[in-house]
Amino acid sequence: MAKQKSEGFELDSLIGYNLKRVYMIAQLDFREALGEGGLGARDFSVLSVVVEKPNINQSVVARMLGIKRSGLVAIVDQLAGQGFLERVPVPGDRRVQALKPTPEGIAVFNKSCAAVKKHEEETFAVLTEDDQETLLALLAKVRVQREKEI
Amino acid sequence: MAKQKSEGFELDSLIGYNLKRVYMIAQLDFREALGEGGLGARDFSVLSVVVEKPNINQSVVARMLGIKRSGLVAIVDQLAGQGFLERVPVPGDRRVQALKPTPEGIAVFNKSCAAVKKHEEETFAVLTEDDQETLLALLAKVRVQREKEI
DNA sequence: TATTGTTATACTCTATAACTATA
DNA sequence: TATAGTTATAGAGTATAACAATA
Repeated sequence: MAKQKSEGFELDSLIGYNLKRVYMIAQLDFREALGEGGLGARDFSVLSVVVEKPNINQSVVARMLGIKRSGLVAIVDQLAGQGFLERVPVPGDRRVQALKPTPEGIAVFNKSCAAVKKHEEETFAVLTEDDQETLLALLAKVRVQREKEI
Repeated sequence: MAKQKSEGFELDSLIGYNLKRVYMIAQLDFREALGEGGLGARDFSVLSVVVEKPNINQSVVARMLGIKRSGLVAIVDQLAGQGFLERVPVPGDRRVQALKPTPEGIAVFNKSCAAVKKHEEETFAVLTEDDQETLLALLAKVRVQREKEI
């Protein structure tokens, strides 16, 4: 009769599981930090790209953020509806709509940046500055490796 | 006239954003590693707790995994439907249903453990063993701090 | 043929609120 | 009253597949 007992196994010893739990914490913190009616994490990420690279188009934004073109539509709709960016036609290629931040969009983004920075500090306050840099570097390393494969 | 230009800002410099991207990568990898019809990450986590602590009840599992009691019901339904665990009445408190893994459940869990281990190795293959341990420790530190607050 | 933006649709995971049966 | 389990519902966030307009 086979022994029906598992090897000692701990969920907490999996990087992936800890990643999930910390991601959930960070997500929740982000919402709280930006407040009711503040930018959501997705909207913030899209707006940040548009502010940094005005006249970028949706396909490129989607590729940069690792999401699908189809998923980006609702986000851009929302940001445009709030008056934070505009879709402007591009002479020379009538398929493309360039994304341009409005002055309000830039202002909201800059204000949100401060809140996000504060949020990051608080969420990872238990880590020293060095540890925070290490964490960032390790995560970035995994990302870079993987995104290179695609 | 105010200068409508953002301060140089990089999404990639945020721990939270990198966390999100790596979480997405890990999630995808997990699915691929466990294959069609294999355990999902949630089911795996619940089954692991039930295998390690037989006769645990749902409320405790939910607390341990950081999800709501209500959210756990569907997961337990699924695992029970697959014959991987059973709800058994607890003498002395008729509100409670203890969760007991079946022999099949234990077998599937042990088989899945091997696949999960392989998945972790591959997903974080770009990091040295030391770096993997560091990453795990840093994530765990953030978790512990936060879960203590609740 | 390939690409941009779009719509429709579905799936995963989580949350809130209210219920029931117990305690 | 408080707790365990449950149901119903909604909300993020993602994906796939197909389409129209354009290249």
